Amino acid sequence: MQSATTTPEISRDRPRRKGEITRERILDAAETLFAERGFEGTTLRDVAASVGLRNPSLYNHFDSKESLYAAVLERDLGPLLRLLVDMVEQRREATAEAEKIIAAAMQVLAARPGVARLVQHEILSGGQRLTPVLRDYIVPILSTAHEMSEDRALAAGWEKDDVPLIVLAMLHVVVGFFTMAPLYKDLNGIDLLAESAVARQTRFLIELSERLFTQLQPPR
Amino acid sequence: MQSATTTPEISRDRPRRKGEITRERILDAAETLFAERGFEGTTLRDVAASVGLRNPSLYNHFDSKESLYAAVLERDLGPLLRLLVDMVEQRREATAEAEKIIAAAMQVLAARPGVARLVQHEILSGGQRLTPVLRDYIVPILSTAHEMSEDRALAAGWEKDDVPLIVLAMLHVVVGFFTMAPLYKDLNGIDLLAESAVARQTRFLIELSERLFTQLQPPR
Amino acid sequence: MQSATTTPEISRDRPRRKGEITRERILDAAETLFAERGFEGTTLRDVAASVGLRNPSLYNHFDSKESLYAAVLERDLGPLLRLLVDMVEQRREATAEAEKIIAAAMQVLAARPGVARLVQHEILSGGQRLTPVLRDYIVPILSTAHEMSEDRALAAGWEKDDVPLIVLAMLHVVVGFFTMAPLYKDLNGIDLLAESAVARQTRFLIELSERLFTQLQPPR
Amino acid sequence: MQSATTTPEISRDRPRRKGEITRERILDAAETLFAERGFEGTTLRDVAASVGLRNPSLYNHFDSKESLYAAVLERDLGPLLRLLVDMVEQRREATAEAEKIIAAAMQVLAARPGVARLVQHEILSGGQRLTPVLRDYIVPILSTAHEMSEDRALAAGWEKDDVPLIVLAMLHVVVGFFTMAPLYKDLNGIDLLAESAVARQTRFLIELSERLFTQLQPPR
DNA sequence: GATGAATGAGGATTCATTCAT
DNA sequence: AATGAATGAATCCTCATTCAT
Repeated sequence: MQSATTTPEISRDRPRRKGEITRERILDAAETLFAERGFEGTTLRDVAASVGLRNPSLYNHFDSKESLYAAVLERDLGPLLRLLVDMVEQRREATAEAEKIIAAAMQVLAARPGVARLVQHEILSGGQRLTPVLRDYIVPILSTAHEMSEDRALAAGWEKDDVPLIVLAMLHVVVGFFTMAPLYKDLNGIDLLAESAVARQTRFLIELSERLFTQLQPPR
Repeated sequence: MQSATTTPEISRDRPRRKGEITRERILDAAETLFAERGFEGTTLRDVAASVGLRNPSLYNHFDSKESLYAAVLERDLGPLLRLLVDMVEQRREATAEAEKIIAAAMQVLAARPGVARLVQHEILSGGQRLTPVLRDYIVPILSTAHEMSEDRALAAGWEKDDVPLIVLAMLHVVVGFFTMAPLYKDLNGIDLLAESAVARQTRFLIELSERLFTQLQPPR
Repeated sequence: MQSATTTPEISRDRPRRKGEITRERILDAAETLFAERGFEGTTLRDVAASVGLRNPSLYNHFDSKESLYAAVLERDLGPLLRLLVDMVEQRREATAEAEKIIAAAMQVLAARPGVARLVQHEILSGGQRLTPVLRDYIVPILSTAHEMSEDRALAAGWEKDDVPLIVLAMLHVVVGFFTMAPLYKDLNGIDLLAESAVARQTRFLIELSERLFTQLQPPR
Repeated sequence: MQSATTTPEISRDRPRRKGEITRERILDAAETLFAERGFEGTTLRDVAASVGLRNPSLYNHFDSKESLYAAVLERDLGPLLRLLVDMVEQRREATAEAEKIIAAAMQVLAARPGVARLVQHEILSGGQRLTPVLRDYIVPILSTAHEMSEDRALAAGWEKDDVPLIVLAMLHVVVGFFTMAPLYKDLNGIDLLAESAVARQTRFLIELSERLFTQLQPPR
């Protein structure tokens, strides 16, 4: 039998044991519910129920509600954040990279519709929950994004102190898109999570980025 | 001195009776806590404690937790939304109006730092709580904003289907700024709610608006 | 002896001061509600509301909920019990008296439809509330009734130990009639409290009494 | 081991699992307390305490206080009412049946001393709680009893409109006996629930029935 | 690995009661 | 005499968590 901690190199993509499948299904359900209702608004009973389990069975897989929440964040945010860190660290031609980063981020976020909303919940709570995950990554990411953007931003006519605002703005436009999706569907009947809508938003973001980083023509 | 029952014309801006003062203080405390922790994460005991009351005393002023929440939304969102509706209805020169709306919205939101976060909580929850307040206003506002923006957006080179994305983007940049403020301060020590920061963000938003609604130079 | 609050000698039948009128209206409302819902099921707010007052105003007239309950019992039961005691003490020709007692009791109970139900509540609670009123009277009444009935009962063919059962039976038929009235109306649409129904029940009770106290023909 | 779904044929009369035993003990305790104090006067804490549990544990067995109350009524009233319905439906010689019904009812009521008092509480509350149980049965029972009694009553010299009063009277004498038992013991030290007392009351009821349904001799 | 049962902590809400006005 | 406001105590109920099975 394999050890639990030392993951074998093969078969990384598919969980093996029934227990791991269950664990994954719990994480899925938890992601959905935490994203919808936040940490306090989500009950373990509901999580369990949407996996077809009873409340206490979750404790065979996670130590506590907080630990489950952390696991969701780790599973969902981890890849996204690592992706961003990686891309950001390898930046060479910033221009090209910005588009790539936007596209990659949109792709990851669209694949797991709860992630952006989880991030938003974290932001709203001031990250006070237990988010070493978020805190560990967000500062370097934002500051690298800041560095990456600075030259282009200045060249585009922004002041130096505007640069963080540009970064935040991009972040909010990206995250807000997914955050708003359910309400938008409810109000307008349009599903922002549909593939075409996500594609359009990706193009929109790239265009937006271009407009932010291009010197405006002086108005005649 | 005036009689108690016949409210004098003056002093409309200041609550008269002790009970009204308390009520207002409860609303203030509730706004802060609901904004920080959301509806489920906020306990009436905490609300009461921040006003120096015991739990049951709140029921002398509000019928239930939900009713308190609704009262907060009404008090805080109401003016903002009505402001937007008003401005939007009187639009003539869209250009000038866009700047005015941005400036006015930023001013209102900065005055009540919880409002934007309450909105964000509502958006996250899908507006499922009890928010006729929000739902009654947000659709007309968004659609009017859409109409207002359409001509300029098309002139600026956007496709028709991009227009709603532009509107949402502006919304998220505005709301996200306040949403992020506490975490940002926590992470970077910079207070986005400081007057100067708000002023800069306002300028930033106007510049952003301009960039969104101006035809980019064709790349050489 | 003079009244406690310096009651003038005249106009004994009608309360004089506004305060006393209110007090009486509170007692009326309390009688109704206590009769319907029992002591625990009745809230002072409801009592106050049905008099058009707010909760705390009751304390200008009664010291506590228990004290209000006691006052209701005293006002309502007192006359009934004293009536019974009086009649019972002056019994001479038992036969005639039985009819008179039945008629008088029915008349008093019909006049205040809550009284019988209050008694029933007391009986159900084991008289554990605070009912010195009831306890002070019921034992002598029952035992006198017992004495009164004994001779006739024995003559009618009952055993000695049956006598208390006869007394209890009469009590329950009388009280139960009023106890059942609202439900009966609800179920059958017939109002047992209507004058004619009460009259019939009175005749029924007298006939019943007669049948209980008459020697049955030996079955052939 | 037997399968879980296919309940073994034996041991149907005794609860199997620990949980069912607890459930039964909760019902017992609840019956006693509801009978003593009524619905509002009974607290779940007290119910739990009489079973040696803490308050929230009750919710592992019942959904709510009302649901517990309903379960008590169903368990206790159900058999009694069904018994009555059955007997009443098979009536042939009304005479014999009346005695049988009385005896059977007394036996059932004596076995569960709370039942009669629960019925009395229901009657007092106008059956307004949630008593479909009672309402579903009481009307057909009363009306069948009415039919059963009518011929004999008329033969015994009653008027037609007296018949329902006879039925009610019998009901109240039966129920009232148990209702009164605790207070009677408290006042007189005599336990009406003792076997001999119940037997005497049963004989008394049969005699009473006979006297009600026999033509009185014209007084000489 | 799953669950029935139990529970401490807490949470919204009600209620009788008090007090200043 | 009436009431707005405040509150301690209690009530029903939920929830995360534990444990024996």
